[in-house]
Amino acid sequence: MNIIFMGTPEFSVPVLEALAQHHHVICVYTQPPRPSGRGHKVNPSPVQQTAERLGIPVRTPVSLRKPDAQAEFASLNADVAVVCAYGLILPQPVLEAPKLGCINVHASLLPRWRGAAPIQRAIQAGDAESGVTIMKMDVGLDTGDMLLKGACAITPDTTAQMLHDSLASIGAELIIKALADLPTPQKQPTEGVTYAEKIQKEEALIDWSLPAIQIKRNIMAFNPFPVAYTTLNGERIKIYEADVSKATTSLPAGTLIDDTLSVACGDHTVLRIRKLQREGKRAMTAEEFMLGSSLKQGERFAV
RNA sequence: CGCGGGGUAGAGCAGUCCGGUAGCUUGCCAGGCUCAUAACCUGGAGGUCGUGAGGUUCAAAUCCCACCCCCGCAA
Repeated sequence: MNIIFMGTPEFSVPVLEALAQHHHVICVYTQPPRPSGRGHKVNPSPVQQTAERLGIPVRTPVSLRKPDAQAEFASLNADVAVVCAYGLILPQPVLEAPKLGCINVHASLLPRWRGAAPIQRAIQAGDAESGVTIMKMDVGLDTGDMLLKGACAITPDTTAQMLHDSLASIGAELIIKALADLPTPQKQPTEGVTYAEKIQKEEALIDWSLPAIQIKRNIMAFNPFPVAYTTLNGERIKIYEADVSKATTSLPAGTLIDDTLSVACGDHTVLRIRKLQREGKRAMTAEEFMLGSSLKQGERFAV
């Protein structure tokens, strides 16, 4: 099949690679290179880098709302467009241009977690499982009819990175299967719809008054991005991993209750920090951190 | 030229402002003590202080210059 692929971040790369292996990817759409990283260097998206490595033509329109962009898209005469974390809304004319329409690879078990950040929201919510849904796109936000689903477990120690990687590989597998079998589309259930709001950076600031279990979920959900953090004397400290402790405390939220980085949280619960990072320093385990740190129990993180 | 922090024993840090024989915690090795323990005691090995047979100096981890690498913010 002649396929147009539309995607941008790391998550879409395995899907693109699988498609390139099994089909003819005639063109890749991705977000334009933007100044990013230290020094404001302009970097192409992971998908663009992959496409260039595979020798596939790349297009990076800023929008698909303009008629000429849509005409260009239609002129490719694709059999199908596979969309995976592209980052642009596809207008009706684009959705209808390919013979088989546009098929989306979404990182959740729809209709749960429609929207931008399904991976992180699932972890934050304490879901026991996640998955990938392949669906036929329509004008709604992740509301199209479903073709295939694949599930995957979430444990208390699953980080967004881990789930991201698992789902990306499941997605790559499923899209190939979906294109081969072309299953009959099924309507999404009307029950169980939730929306995964885009992650705001402010959410990564730890609120120590929450119960330890919720703080831990947030930490796992925000690892590796944007990474949960707290502040101590004005310095930002990122927290990558933590465990809920069996201990309880009556100390105020945010207080270090021992010298092994156990922190008082809401409802008298305690969170034990496992991996953290100071500004300008690399990430390290709590043990390593304490060896050269003057932090003592009784000190308190900003709430 | 976006802003900023850092590169000192295997690991984590202090020392750098106010140049003068390199220190702390831990780990490692050896020995001791103990029913036992992330226990304790004693001794020991381990460092071209990111690079440049660079500059200044009687003397540079420390001051100056250039370069390399890591990281936080921002995007």
